[in-house]
Amino acid sequence: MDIKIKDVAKAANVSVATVSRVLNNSGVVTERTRLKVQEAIESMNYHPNATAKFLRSKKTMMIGVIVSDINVSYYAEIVKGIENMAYSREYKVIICDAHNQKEEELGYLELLLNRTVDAMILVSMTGSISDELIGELADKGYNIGVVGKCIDHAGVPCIFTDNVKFSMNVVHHFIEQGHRSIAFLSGYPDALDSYERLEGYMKALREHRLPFRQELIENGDFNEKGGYHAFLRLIGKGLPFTAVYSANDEMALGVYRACAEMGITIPKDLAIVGVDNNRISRYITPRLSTVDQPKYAMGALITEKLIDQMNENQFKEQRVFKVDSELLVRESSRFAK
Amino acid sequence: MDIKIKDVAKAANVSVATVSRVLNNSGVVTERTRLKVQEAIESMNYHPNATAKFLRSKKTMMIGVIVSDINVSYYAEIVKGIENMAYSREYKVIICDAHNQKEEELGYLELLLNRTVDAMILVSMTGSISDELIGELADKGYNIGVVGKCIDHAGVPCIFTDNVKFSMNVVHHFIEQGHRSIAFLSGYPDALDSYERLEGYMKALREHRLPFRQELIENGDFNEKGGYHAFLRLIGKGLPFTAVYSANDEMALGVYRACAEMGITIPKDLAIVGVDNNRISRYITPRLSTVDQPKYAMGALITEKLIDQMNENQFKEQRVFKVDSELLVRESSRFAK
DNA sequence: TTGAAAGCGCTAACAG
DNA sequence: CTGTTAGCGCTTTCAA
Repeated sequence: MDIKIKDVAKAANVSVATVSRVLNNSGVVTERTRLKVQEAIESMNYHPNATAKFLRSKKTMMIGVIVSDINVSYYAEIVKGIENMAYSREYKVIICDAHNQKEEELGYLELLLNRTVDAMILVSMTGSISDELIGELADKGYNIGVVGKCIDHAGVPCIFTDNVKFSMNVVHHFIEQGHRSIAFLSGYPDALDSYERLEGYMKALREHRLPFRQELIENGDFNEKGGYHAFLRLIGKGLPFTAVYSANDEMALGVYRACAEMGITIPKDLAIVGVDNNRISRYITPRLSTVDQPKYAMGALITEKLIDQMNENQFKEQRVFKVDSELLVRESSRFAK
Repeated sequence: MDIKIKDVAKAANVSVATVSRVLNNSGVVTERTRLKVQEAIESMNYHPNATAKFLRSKKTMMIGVIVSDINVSYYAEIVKGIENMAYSREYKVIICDAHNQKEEELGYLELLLNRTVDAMILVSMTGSISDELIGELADKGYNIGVVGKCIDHAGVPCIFTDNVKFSMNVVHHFIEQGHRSIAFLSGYPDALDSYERLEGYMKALREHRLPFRQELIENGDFNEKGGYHAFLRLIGKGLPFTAVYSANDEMALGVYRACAEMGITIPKDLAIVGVDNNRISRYITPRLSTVDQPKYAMGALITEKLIDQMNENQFKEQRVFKVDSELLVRESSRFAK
């Protein structure tokens, strides 16, 4: 059906090896021969079969990206960074959206094992893919990169931000603004991000010798709706608090909605800070204070490292990258009560 | 290095053909043999090499999606619909983001020609890939689907909404609210969507016997910034108008910003309607009236049709899908001046 | 019901 | 500098 390398070789009066050489710019070919071959390729409209090339060369130039939910803007931004860097290095990316199902995440690993992709980037913190598993795979020679946490295993590039640190900054900021009773809205409890942000929250309270009260903690799910309900439960307890640290912006949007319904004015009655610098945070009124993580850059960097490592066939000098996140103070937390 | 089908065959004391049969659930295999093979597969941790399978079976179970810019939420939503349907049919999707470069769009077509993907979905209206080219490729047996416009060629499933119709609805709505002088903010001029929305705008004016004034048209670029500047140019002309139809929500956000800077109050001083039902449109104050296109559903539907067509090896009964879009009237256009 | 063997289209030794 | 040829690992006739 399609025209193949053999046909081109025949037409150009050379061997398939020569055609392959000009296609891949490998080996040496006379300028005259090259021209002859290129002409044949052109005129016959030849497109080398990529699947045959994959098999033979043992490379697909594809990278898989496993995310738990591409609808979450945090993940989407990281993926954009990955995609762009991959593109500039001539790699394609396959999005593996787990639709929030842990089993799906594991299933996508098959693409790595069966050689559909040359490497896999994990951008998902649900823990369905354990550190041990990642380590084992890396030992077997599979290329894996991790965004959002640190894996203690040679050859696995990792990039993440310091959740504890920026969470402490958020609490410091609240305290500076005069708040003393600060609630914390967590994401789903088993997420590493939830845990570390809570840790930072507690640590900052301790530093300021402020009491930690379990009742001021509620679990959401990192979504608008979950934030809404979690906040309602918080209010329902009847405890006084004047500020809320929401583990991400999505949930903060839920808090905005609940406040609107209950006649609570932000920031006069309640100050709030989120995490992610979701685009909406800049457009909502009052603008939401938030923590900006360099999502795009993180995606780009991990991809670059992973590709370098694959091609240089040796571990990169630096394997673990901890990047800083910045607290953006906007109107939602600017005026102390 | 890796373990292959031959090894499994040896271990299970059968031929490779038999292993292949149990892997693919094809042919007939005794229950006893099947078990024996599956056990071997399991214990040896065998993962069939996908690239070899691709080559031999002439299928990759991958679909490419060419979008001009994945940052545009309209495209991103469509892609989500595509991804989900593809997933449910066991296809993977490769995002081909052209980063707004026309040449990149064309370049990605290579993935279709070189058999990296089984099909390609075009979600890009910049026109870099001509209708003629699409037709030719379809004739050669390549599987192509188009979102956002109608291609007049057998075997090319298309899905799109009626830009003219909903644009007329927008103008009707403005007129109902008492507006008589309505400006139009176009996207980039060569986009089909821009053209058709302008057409609807003009048609509605004509129906109501309202004059069409070229000076009330400005070109943006479908982005916030472009909308901002286009609106400033519009204002700069000094002509009176009380409503703006923005060809998409992004540009409308730019208008909001310009209005805020100039002390123009929406909707009291100026009514505005956008297109896309961008998520931000619901969170901004006042909430932006907009046209909701069933983006997700469009992506899902085209994917389903394309996959069906590929596998049934015949054209589907229905090839062209025109879906309706709904005008969502919110505060930005609710009160007549 | 199972096995042997012929490729899928390409790359990369190796030989000349 | 160019050509010959042996696979890459799998699926799929065809024969047994």
